[in-house]
Amino acid sequence: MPDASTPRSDYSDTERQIFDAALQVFAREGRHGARMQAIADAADINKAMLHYYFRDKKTLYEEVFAHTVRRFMASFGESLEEAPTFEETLRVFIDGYVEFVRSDEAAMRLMVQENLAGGSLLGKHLREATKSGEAPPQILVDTIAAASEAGEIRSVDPHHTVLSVISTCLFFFVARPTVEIMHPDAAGDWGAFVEVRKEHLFDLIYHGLAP
Amino acid sequence: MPDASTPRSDYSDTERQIFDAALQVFAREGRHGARMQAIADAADINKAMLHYYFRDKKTLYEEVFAHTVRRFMASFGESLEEAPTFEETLRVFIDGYVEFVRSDEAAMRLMVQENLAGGSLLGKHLREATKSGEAPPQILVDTIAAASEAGEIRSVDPHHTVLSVISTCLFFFVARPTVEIMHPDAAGDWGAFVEVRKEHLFDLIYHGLAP
DNA sequence: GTCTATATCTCGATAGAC
DNA sequence: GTCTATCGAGATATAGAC
Repeated sequence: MPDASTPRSDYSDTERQIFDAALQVFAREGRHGARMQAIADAADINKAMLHYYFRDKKTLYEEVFAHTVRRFMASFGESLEEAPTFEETLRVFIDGYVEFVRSDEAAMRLMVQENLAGGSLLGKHLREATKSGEAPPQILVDTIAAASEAGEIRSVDPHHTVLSVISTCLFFFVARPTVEIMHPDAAGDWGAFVEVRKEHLFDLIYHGLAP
Repeated sequence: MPDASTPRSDYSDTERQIFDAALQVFAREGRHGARMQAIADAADINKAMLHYYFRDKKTLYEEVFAHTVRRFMASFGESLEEAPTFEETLRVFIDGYVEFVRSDEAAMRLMVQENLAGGSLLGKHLREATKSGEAPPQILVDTIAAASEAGEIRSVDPHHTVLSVISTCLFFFVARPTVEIMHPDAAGDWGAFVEVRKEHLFDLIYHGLAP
């Protein structure tokens, strides 16, 4: 049983190759739209090998999805750092969380795919991924609630606020092809666009919460 | 050729039945994951009829997608109303746009699906849908830019601001299954949750833009 | 226009040689 | 562990009766 904090540590090189390829294809095409042949091609491996290492498509998908949920949940906690002011905490979180998504856009796409498809696997895996220790998203909610009580920010609903922060950090990745069509500069240099966007997001949300 | 402002007006009842069913299934399962049998079942017709009215799966998908893009683009303009203050304009837009998405979540899912899959159809249809008259999203950008210059709001990048507004209005629908798991109240009464959320979004963004 | 039956093909999965 | 060949289910698409 793989450890949540060190995902895929018990995987061989070949298994990891398959895993990474499967994540990419499932993320683009969805659970049912993905083709085993496409995964094999992306992993630069024979199609029969997929079934040797992972029994079947369903098993492969659930394995990939389970790891992805864990990583996604953990990223909340990892992006939150102790900081003297709420301003600094917010800035660091936005930076850390956006960087996490940028470093693994496929993981984000897979999460969204599952949501679009109805999220039947979400309940089980989300509960499992959050019950170890405090739930990471809850930490963020608590942070906002504390800042609100301390008078550092306006009195706001912390749950809705966290959802808004996550929305703005994630959505431009979700709709990246559309953004690249509509935003002249995003198409040219995505990395630079992301940097500008982080600044904008902090600015908008910080002012939105200021007393 | 169907008119953008009155989509599907040239469709027979049967065609519309198929169209609506196809939208639902494509939105959930994706372009390739969708099954023609599932669409036929949802439309409560025979599978052979799908091929009688729409030649094949690819044609059906592109037809549905083209209409969806048009509707989505048009919704920007429809949600924008002349209002004496920017505050009122923003409130009306958030309300209108969220209501549009709520009224047709499948359309939103289809757009996101296409983005996740790489958006190969987006360029063509997006250009086509925006070139008739001014591009609707541009109107919103101009509105923000004007308010910014008039001193009604802070000096902000209008493109990034519009993207942020859209992000917050859309994302909680995209991730609805996750939201329903994490938000206690969303699971119980989604409609009430959406109402509360509209208030929160206006509040957050309005303060975020206030001088 | 509608339905049944069926042709054709794609895909997931396995068998078996090496 | 790896590969080729292939089976069989299930999917798209069509033929043809009504």
